[in-house]
Parts: sequence; C-alpha cells; structure tokens
Amino acid sequence: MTPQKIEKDTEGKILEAAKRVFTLKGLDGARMQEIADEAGINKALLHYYFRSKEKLFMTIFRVELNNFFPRLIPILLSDEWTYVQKIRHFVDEYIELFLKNPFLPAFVLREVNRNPQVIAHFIVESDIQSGKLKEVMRVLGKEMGLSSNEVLHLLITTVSACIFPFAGKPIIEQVLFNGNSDEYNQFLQERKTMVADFVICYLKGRQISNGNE
Amino acid sequence: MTPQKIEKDTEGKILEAAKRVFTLKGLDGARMQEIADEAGINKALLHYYFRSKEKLFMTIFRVELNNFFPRLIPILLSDEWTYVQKIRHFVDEYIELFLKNPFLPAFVLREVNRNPQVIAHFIVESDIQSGKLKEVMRVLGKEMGLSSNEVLHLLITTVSACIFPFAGKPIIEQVLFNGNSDEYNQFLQERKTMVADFVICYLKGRQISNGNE
DNA sequence: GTCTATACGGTGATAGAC
DNA sequence: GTCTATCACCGTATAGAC
Repeated sequence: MTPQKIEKDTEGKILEAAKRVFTLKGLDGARMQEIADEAGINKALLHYYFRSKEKLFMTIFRVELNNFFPRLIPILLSDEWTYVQKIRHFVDEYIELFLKNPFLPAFVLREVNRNPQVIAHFIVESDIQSGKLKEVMRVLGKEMGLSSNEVLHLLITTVSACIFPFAGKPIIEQVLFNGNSDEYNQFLQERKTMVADFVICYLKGRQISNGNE
Repeated sequence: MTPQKIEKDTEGKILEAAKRVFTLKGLDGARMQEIADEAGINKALLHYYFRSKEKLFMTIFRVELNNFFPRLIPILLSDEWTYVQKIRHFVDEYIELFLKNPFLPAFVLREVNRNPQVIAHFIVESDIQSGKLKEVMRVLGKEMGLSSNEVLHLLITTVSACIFPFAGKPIIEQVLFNGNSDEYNQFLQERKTMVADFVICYLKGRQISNGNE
C-alpha cells in the first residue's frame, strides 16, 4: 500500500512514454527519440532497458492487447443476472474502458492488421480461452433463445457498436458533427445506454416477430 | 467502351501498385522501393510522375476515402422503398463493398487516426454533404418513428456492425474462429442478412415494448 | 545506470545519361 | 519517359567514458 509515486523509476517512465507514443503513432510511425524525450532520458537508455525498438513495442502491445479483451466474460457467465442485466453491464464496462483509453481501439486495430501473425501467438498465451467463449455462447444462447451462430453475430455486433465509434472517431466526428469534439464526446457517453437498448430491443422484437416483415 | 487493357500505362501501373502497398502497409510502413518493384519500374520514375511519397499517398487516399463513403445516401432517401427495404439494401451494398475491398476499412481507419486533420480537408471537397445527411436523419426518423438523435445512433450502430468485422478481422478470426479463414469468410457473408435482421428486429421490438424490461 | 559520440544501414529524393 | 548512380538525411543501434 505505498502512496502514489511521484517519481517513477526509469523503466516505468520509459514504459509510460512508450505507451503514449506507440499508441498514438504506431510502431512504424513512432521514433525512439520521441519516446526518449517523452520519458526525459536519452535514446541509449532505451536500448539499455529494452534491447530494441521491436522488443519495447511488444512489451507495450502485449499489455494493451490484454486491455482490449477486458474481464467481460465473467459478466456474461454470471448466474446472478438476467441476460438483460448482463448486456447493460457488458456494454457499460466496455465503453467506459474506451472512454478512459480513447486511443486503444485504433492502436490495436492498426497493429493487428500490420502484423496479423503476432495475434495468434499472443492469444494462446493470454487468458482468452476459446473454451470459456464456447461456454458463453451456450449459456447466452439458452437464455436468449438463439442458436450458437446467432449469438456469435449478436456478440460481434455489440462489440462493433462499442468499438467502432472510438476507432473511427476522426471520420465520424467530422462527417456527422462538423468537427465538434464536445458534441461527439457527449454522443459517446450516450452510447452506453443506446447500444444496450439496441441489443435488448432486438431480442424483444425477435421473440415477437418471427418471419413476418 | 474500350476493351480491358492488358497493358496499362505507367501511371496506371504505379497507382495500382501504390494502392496495394499503401492499403496494406500504410504511409509509414510502405516503401517507395516496394511500390516500384510492384509496378515493375524503378524508384526514380515514381518521383517523376508524383513529386513525393506524400503526394502519391494522398492521391491514393483521396480515392479510397471516397470509396469508403459509397453512394448509399440515395438508397436511404429513395421514396420507392419501405425503410425495411432501405436497410436491407444499405447493409447488403456496404458489406459487399468490403468483401470486394477487404483492406479498405483497416486502411482508412489507420490513416485517419494517424492524421485526423486531413479528414477535415477531404470531407469538404468530397460529395459527403452534411446537408444530405440531415435530410436522411429527418426522413428516416419520420419513417421509423425515432428522434433525430436516435437515428444517428442507429446509423452508427449499423455502420459499425458492417465495418468492424473487416477492420478487426485478424483478431476476431483468431479469437472466435481459431484462425480458420474459410469459416470467417463464411461468417462475413452471413453478416449481410444478420445485420439487417438486427436493425429491423430492433425497430420492431422498440415499437412494441416502450419502457418495460 | 546514465550519458555523449558515433557507426551503420536504409530511405526519400535528385542528377544526368540515353 | 525511363534508366543507373548517387546524395543527404534520418533512425536504430552500439561503444565507451563516467
């Protein structure tokens, strides 16, 4: 229970600076010099702590990728909540995560597309077990009266609706809000309830109208 | 009505090669040498046709950004279709576009986040008039019985559900399909109907249940 | 551990022959 | 228009003093 450290150790300062620069510029766009400046040290020291730019990047990326898949599975598997409550909690937590880390979605998407191979490696070592996900499909499918495939699509749609407004912020903000950043942040806040409403109303509408348009 | 040109002129070959390399690697990751190789020419010729890497990139980016906002507004404004038909057409066309240009979403998102400023410039010169969009909101809101703000959220959710499965392909494919690319392409095909169903059922469910969960 | 100085390769861009 | 050769610079990485 140490108090907040005002003075971080060098490695901590590097990691913090590297996170800022890498998440903003990406591996290709980032410069070791900029990270050094940001951390208040010089380039040589970066190589002393982390052997190469690549190694430093991977250290950051591993952490951020795990942030990207937050501890949301327990929410969906909980047996204390109805599926409506699960949806509200899930969406609320996920969007809150991105409100706190606005650059996370764009960063992860960029790097994952730059080098799709690394994903496979990081997934197996992380705590994203596909076993748990299969269980999520089964439980939710049962509760919602959907097939396993339908749950899959619903899950992707929900996640899309949470992530994309952050990953595409520069576009959406410009096209739909004329560049007004305050209005857009307001819009992002509203998403918490709106996205959950979407999913819940979809399930309601689906139960009622089966096959007639 | 000339027949398909087997032999393209040099500028055409450059643009084609530049599109491939830039969309895959981004501005920072792309190398002029690689573009030259891809086009079957040498670096000097790239600078002869386009003065700099930046200029060549912008030529590509302008085109791709306009592709990203396809001619979908007329669909939403048509007075020959019900809103259900509009939704099905919209989603179908949009996802088909990405099936034909799988790297478009990741490319645009990456570059737009790298340099959010350029967006503002390109938007005003493009044919994305916010005037038309305001009209879309109004018309759809009336047809669906939604407020202007609710239409905005619905539109973003729909677009998110179309784009994100492509922008996040490497992640989703690995986490949910164990890297099975064929299965994932099948999944992307299914999206056409699934996303439309999602929106339509949402609207149905919304009409019926107003306020009770 | 932290610094300065420097090596080394790569990359965008240009000069100039044909 | 197209090529080869080359420049000038930048960025990663290392050597070595303190």
